Amino acid sequence: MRLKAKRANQHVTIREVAQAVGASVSTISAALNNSDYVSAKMRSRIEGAIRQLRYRPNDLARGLRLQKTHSIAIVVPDLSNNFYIEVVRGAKDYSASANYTVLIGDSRESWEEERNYLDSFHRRRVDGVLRIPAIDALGGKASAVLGNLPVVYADRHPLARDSYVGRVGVDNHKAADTATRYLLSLGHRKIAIITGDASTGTSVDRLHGFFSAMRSAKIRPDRSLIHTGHNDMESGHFHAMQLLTGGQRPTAIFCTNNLMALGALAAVQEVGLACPEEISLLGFDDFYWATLLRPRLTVVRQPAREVGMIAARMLIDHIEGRPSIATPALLPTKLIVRDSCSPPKKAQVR
Amino acid sequence: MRLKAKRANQHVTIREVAQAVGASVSTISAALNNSDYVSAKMRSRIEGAIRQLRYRPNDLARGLRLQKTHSIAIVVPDLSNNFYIEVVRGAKDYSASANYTVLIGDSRESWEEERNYLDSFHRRRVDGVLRIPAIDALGGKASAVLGNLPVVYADRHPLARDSYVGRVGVDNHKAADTATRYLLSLGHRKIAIITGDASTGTSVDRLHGFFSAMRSAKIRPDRSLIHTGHNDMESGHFHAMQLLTGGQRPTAIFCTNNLMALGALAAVQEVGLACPEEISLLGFDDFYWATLLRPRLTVVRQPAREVGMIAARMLIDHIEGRPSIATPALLPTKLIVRDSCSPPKKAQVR
DNA sequence: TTGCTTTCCCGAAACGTTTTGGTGTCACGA
DNA sequence: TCGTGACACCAAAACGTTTCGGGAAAGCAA
Repeated sequence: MRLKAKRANQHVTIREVAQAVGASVSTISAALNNSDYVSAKMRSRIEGAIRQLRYRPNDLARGLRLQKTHSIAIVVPDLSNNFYIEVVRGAKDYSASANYTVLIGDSRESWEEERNYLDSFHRRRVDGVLRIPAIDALGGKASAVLGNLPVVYADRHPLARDSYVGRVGVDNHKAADTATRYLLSLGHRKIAIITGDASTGTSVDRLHGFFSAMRSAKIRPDRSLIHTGHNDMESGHFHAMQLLTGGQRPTAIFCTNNLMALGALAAVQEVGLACPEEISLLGFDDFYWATLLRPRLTVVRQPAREVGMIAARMLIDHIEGRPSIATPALLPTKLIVRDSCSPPKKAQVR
Repeated sequence: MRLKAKRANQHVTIREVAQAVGASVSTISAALNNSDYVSAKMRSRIEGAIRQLRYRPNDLARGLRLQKTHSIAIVVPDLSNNFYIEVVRGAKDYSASANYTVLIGDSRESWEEERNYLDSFHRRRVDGVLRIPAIDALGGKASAVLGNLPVVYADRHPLARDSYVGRVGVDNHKAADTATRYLLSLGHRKIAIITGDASTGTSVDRLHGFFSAMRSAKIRPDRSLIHTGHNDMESGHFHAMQLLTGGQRPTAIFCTNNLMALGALAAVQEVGLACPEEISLLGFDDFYWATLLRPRLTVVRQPAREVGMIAARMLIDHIEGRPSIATPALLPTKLIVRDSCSPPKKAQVR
């Protein structure tokens, strides 16, 4: 009849399943959410019909009725940065184990893009958002588009007092402190740092860790050796070039982000300096292909996967009204010593 | 009253907007989809209320009613491979310009994972799927979970006769042919190839391109120099090790995938051979950090972004019932000559 | 005045689920 | 025989939209 013709190549609904087995819609639903009373015989007939008709529940209708989608969103600033991929995968794996699906957004370090994603996810009525904000996203804006959706921050976190239910990252202060102390222990005194944008707590913490290590060695850091980049390769390259070709060339450069470390390495290669003999390089975050580089980069490794997992756990615990682990959760980092750092050449140490 | 209390911290609905401006729900809807007759005054009052109440339309309800979500899904085999990120970004950018959102899936080369994603996207009622199948996903399976959702394949495509509305990639035969001819022109005769799984048309085409170039040089390829890997670094490393330490060491290795090229490079470094002097290496796909490697890799570059854009265009054209460009769309590749290939040492050429 | 457009708005149905509050049947004990 | 649970199922309402068929009011021509 008409109705049948109308949905010729449309999706099959629960109603058609009901018709096929001669039962009511509510019985099918009960069988699907295997609850309530439904006899074994009926259940198997229903399962048969479902298989035969290739029925797939409509999550739009389900979410609408349930006022819950069993899904969370994660938006990261740069999918081409492997660190974030690992965070995403950690979040995905934990979520899957908790029966949540995750929607992925890639803001490319642009608040504009990020806002679009957040808005889109909000309209899709995800149950919560896991956010690594873009650097140009100043605090407080997210709640304007997300309403009172629960948010947990991973890796970066806003300085402004935006409301969120949790935050997970690494102990950035300690990580930078340890890394800097390592350079100091090699004999470096003129140590430069290329750090990220000062609007994220992450960068600020790393910078402070650097300062604290320098202070402990009674060195007052030279302001010209402190550069603020944009967490991408170009800006790492740019600032390293400034440092390497300026009058006050440092003996070591500490980059607080993996892409900037790569940019710095490119600059070193371009200027033709020997690394680590003439310039030591210390980076952040490991790559799966980091050992292919020459020299192999010494880096501070963050447990990216765990950050994603813990963040997802915090978020989902909150969504389900369960108490969760303490926030902020600060995970430990590890200094991976490879070939890009060595003691400075004698001539360089006054 | 009760209703109000119930939705204390829930989402605001179109009904509440209607109440706020003293209009009917249908009028708000008309204003939102700026169509029909709605007076300028009413429109501005509605806009005011929407802003004030922070109303966000519910895309679940919208999609349910419209039987259309204005979204597509893209599932790729490995998000940590930059090639796919570029494809995703291309697809995303085109889709955004056509007012579609895109949902991203990362199958990690596992059909199991891919099926989960496809199923989840299907239940979300995306309007179409852009698929780069996992290598262990044999043909024909996708339609079982996707029903008659339109699918377009990008990059890889199944050999089995699965139904799809389009396919876009590069001219793999020609790309491999050109690359191989380049090695031949340098004087190589013992050329090895590490190719991808034979179940994808892509790998088969590349292998055939290799054969055709070899044939044109009247060389019958040595079977022991033909290896089939898994498109990841480990397998590139493994097969390169076999080739480099075996009795029949080639003078050049052609890897038909970027990750396998990296693995091969690692193997070369490990064995301690000089590249390109003792062994030439030719890869597929470019990385943004490819120039940081030593030697800098010579590769076949694919227009990844364009692949994503064209694929999205094909899919969306189909969804909207528009005629689209011819399928399969085969885009040109480009050989990027850098430092990893050189003429073989005299001693090696018998 | 009447009749006819045009303009602006509204009520209700529908999309595909889940859930609530039933109803009918059967077995069983009194 | 009746009452009472236990069991198996069902009808209808609700979730938040869009769209369809009106319909009131106003303007205008006759």
